[in-house]
Amino acid sequence: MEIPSKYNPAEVEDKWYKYWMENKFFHSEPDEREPYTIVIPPPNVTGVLHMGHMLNNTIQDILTRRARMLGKNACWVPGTDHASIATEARVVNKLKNEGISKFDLSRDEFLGHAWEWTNKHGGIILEQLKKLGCSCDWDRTAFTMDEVRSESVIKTFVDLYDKGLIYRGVRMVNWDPAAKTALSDEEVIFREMQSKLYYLKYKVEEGQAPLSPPQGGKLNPKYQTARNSSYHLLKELAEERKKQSTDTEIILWECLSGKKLEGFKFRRQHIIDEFIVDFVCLKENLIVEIDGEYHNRPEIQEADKLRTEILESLGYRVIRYTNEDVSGNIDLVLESLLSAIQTPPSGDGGLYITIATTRPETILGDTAVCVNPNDPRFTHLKGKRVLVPLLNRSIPIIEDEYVDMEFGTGCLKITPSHDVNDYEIGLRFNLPSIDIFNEDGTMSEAAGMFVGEDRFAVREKIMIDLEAAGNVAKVEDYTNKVGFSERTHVPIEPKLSAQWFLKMGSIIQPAIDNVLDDTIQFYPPKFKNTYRHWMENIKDWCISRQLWWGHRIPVWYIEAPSDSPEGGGLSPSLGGVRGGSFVVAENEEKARELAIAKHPSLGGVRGGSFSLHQDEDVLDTWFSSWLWPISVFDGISNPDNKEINYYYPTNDLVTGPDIIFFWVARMIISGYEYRDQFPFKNVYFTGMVRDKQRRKMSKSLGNSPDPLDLIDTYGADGVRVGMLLCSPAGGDLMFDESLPQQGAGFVTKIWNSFRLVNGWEVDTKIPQPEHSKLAISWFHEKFSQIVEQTDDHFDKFRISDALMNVYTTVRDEFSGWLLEMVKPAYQQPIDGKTYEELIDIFDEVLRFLHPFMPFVSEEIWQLLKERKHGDSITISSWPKSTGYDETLIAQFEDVKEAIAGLRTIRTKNNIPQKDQLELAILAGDKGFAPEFNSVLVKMGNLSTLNLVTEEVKAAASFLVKSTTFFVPMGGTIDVKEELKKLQTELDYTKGFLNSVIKKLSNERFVSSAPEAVVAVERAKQADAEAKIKVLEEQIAGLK
RNA sequence: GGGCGAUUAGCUCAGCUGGUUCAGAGCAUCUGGUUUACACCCAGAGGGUCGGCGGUUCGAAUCCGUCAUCGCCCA
Repeated sequence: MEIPSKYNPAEVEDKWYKYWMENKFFHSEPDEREPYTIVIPPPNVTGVLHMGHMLNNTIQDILTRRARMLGKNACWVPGTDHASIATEARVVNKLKNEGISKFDLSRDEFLGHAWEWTNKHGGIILEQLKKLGCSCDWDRTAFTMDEVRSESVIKTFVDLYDKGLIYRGVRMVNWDPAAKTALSDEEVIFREMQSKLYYLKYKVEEGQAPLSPPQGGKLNPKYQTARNSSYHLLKELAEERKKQSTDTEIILWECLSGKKLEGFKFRRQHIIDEFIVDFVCLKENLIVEIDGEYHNRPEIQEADKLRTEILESLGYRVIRYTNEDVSGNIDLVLESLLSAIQTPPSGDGGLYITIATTRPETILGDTAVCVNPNDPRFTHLKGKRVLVPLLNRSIPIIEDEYVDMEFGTGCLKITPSHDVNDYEIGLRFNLPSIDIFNEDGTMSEAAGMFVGEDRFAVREKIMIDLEAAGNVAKVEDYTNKVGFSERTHVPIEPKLSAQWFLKMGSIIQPAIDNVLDDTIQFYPPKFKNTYRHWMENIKDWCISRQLWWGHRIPVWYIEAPSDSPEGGGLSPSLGGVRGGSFVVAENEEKARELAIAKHPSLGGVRGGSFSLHQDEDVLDTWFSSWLWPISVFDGISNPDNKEINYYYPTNDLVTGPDIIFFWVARMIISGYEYRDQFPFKNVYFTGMVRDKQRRKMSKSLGNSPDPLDLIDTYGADGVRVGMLLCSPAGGDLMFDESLPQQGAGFVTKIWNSFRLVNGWEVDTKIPQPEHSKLAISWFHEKFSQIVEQTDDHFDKFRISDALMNVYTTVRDEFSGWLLEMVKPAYQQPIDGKTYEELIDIFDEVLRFLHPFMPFVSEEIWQLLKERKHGDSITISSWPKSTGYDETLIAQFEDVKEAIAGLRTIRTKNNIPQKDQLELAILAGDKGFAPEFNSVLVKMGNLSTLNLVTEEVKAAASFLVKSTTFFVPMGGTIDVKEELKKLQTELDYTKGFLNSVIKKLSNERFVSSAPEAVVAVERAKQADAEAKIKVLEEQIAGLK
């Protein structure tokens, strides 16, 4: 047969994948064999194959293919999940581009579009996995929203509700104002943000102020600066400053002096006490300062703060603007100044309490101010009330140890509707909750101001009003972490809302215990810690989402006519939360029965005169995927079916550590809840695929290659090898195109090995040469050893080490040594026995390669021997280790070393390989095994091989252990060079011997170290002494 | 702020319950080599105070303490 000199991956890969599919090699049915099961981490229907999938699925395929070859009934179940939020967003967007708004559609119409989209795009990623060579059982492809899976999800919800584990609660949830839905804690990403910390002054309510303020401030304006000793100096400085006014100062001064603020006279660069202030309205005791950028520096901020405090103690109000404020919108500045002037000044007798917040707009929802009861600064305020700025709503000052006395001012505003901690304090103190936001993040009616405006716009606006009203003490730069929606990337709004929750109490215990005791094993094991920590601090799982795409919550609200005897109590609305009576059932019919059973008055003569309304929300997508290992075998609805009993529990799960909580933990929980058994025995966490600069691969950075392009360029085998060569468990993979390139190079290497063997002419009449016989028996031993090591790597999930073994074995032991040894002379035939044995070895090597490189191994395997139709390497067997002769392997390593020594001599002396060499061997007690002489002759291209008893003069030489090899060089030997080489080695060996002797002469070592260790040291000593003797003799011989 | 983990060759990482399977692999670098399967190759070589400092021990990359830097998770 004509073998192409170039391997063509695209053609070969298509051909064999098609063949595998036609023959259903990947399909599994329960039988008497041991099952090996993997369920795929279902990719989103919105997704396309990315580098992470490539890595993850390559590993799964390797595990599956090897298990199949180990004779197990391998079943890798593929599928996709419906990705509630992502898909709905995608569909909403698509409709928007078509000019259709989601809210113009009925729920059913919208779902029609969503299904259409899913049917069109949802399978793309699975087709891509086929290109990669994935050996999934495609007949089992599942989808989280198909019939079986949906039924499982609904059934589970009903069951957990009936067990009392699901409840509806008004809770603080993570609200995504863009998607208008609640998110679970895991869907919120915290990011560090440069924001501001606003210090706001709340006025203590009139009539309650104590007689003297706590910090002893002087409240009457003082204007006696002329008496100041440094007055004249200051005045000079002020004049100087006037000349150096900044642009913004000039702009503002033009407005102020130009009587834009009618009736209020301002002065500039005026001296008050020891300060030169930018502007002052003496009549109103109002100071205006314009701060340049350098005021952001901490030391300046500190100084400003002190300065403001002193000025305030003198009875002035200080308003600060930045250059940007003035240059940006001078009208706003003037407006706020005017309102400041018109608002009664804060200094005269009023007592203020200052709080710090990053979100000033939320003050509209404040219902208390809280201080630490142990904080002496606030004892005088106990039992007092303060006024919310702008609204002047009276709220209490409460005391709770939750408040951190160190942080901010030690005084905390409480907004129960919009902060989790505040909410809990609110519960303790029975505070009202004022929800100031609408679902989309705009201000609600309850806010009382800015109604309908966006939360971030309001933050800016309210600060201007607060400044004007004199409620701003200061503003500091501040770094805090802000939660963002993983899906829509907008900041999360903590919001009170009615949601469905799954209790995470007793249900999680088996999931904790069985991971901690290694019943379920994590690779790498460090993730156990992370897992335990999370599980021990777990909160109830918010499982409802305010979306349409997903499993609709099977809760039915009973809507009875108002004249029903229970009518009032059944009304569906209660404080904005759908309330009243409800039932939980798999479908409306059952719900109706339940409703009547629950409220008998609804039955009988009145039967049917009530209606049911299903909850509008859907379930969290993870509430489907947490059942995945069970539901793909229909183990929820039919818990005793043949398949679930056979395939469950699955063996291995391969996934990324980023979804350890979302998914892995929850599958373990559901596994124990519904099967009383772990869902998988091992969890292998892959690393993150990053680019060369360690950046995460992402669409927005554009640093991710298209996996399909890679496969086109390098072939699937090449890409698979490339991905894995450098990917330890849990460790990140720095992807670079040189990796698949190396993989493709390896494919070519194997291909060329095949071409070599295939090209030999076979002559069955020639006897097998000794060196070929030796080479083949050595390879059997060596290969057996390597298979054992590789199996061990697999057992420990060190997949990249296993691949490295395969890689170096094929390149070095097989191609580099075995083939070179049995290779016949140019254009000579090979003997029949060697050829036959070699073909069997090649077959075994290909099977060893197959899980990693399924395509090229199949192609060569099929060409290697006559195969029956329907046969495939896919269903052949994985090589078995049958034990090995360590002595033989070690002896052969010495032979390799000797051959390397000969090669070095050739290189150094410019002797081409085709010129024959003479070799003389002075055998020591180690380093030489005469039975391999034929190999030495062949590989060294020797004309003679003699054993000698003394040094050979005028020869190049090298040592293997204590054996010396001589290649007589006639007169061409460079004695000086040779001596130098020998001397270097002698020096090194002497130094080594010294260190050993030193160790052995240490009495404490000899007495306390184990005997075996001491014996090893003595052997080292003997070896070194022998070597020194040989070297010294050789040196003497040369001299 | 709390927890977890890491730090070994230029890069990415192995190195198990301390002792010749202890300083290693792949890549990269350098040197030499193309009529005889493969330059997508072959033969060689160089390269590390095992993050710093202490301690335990006859003996530490390995165990303990501490500091430094980085990463991840959680608040």
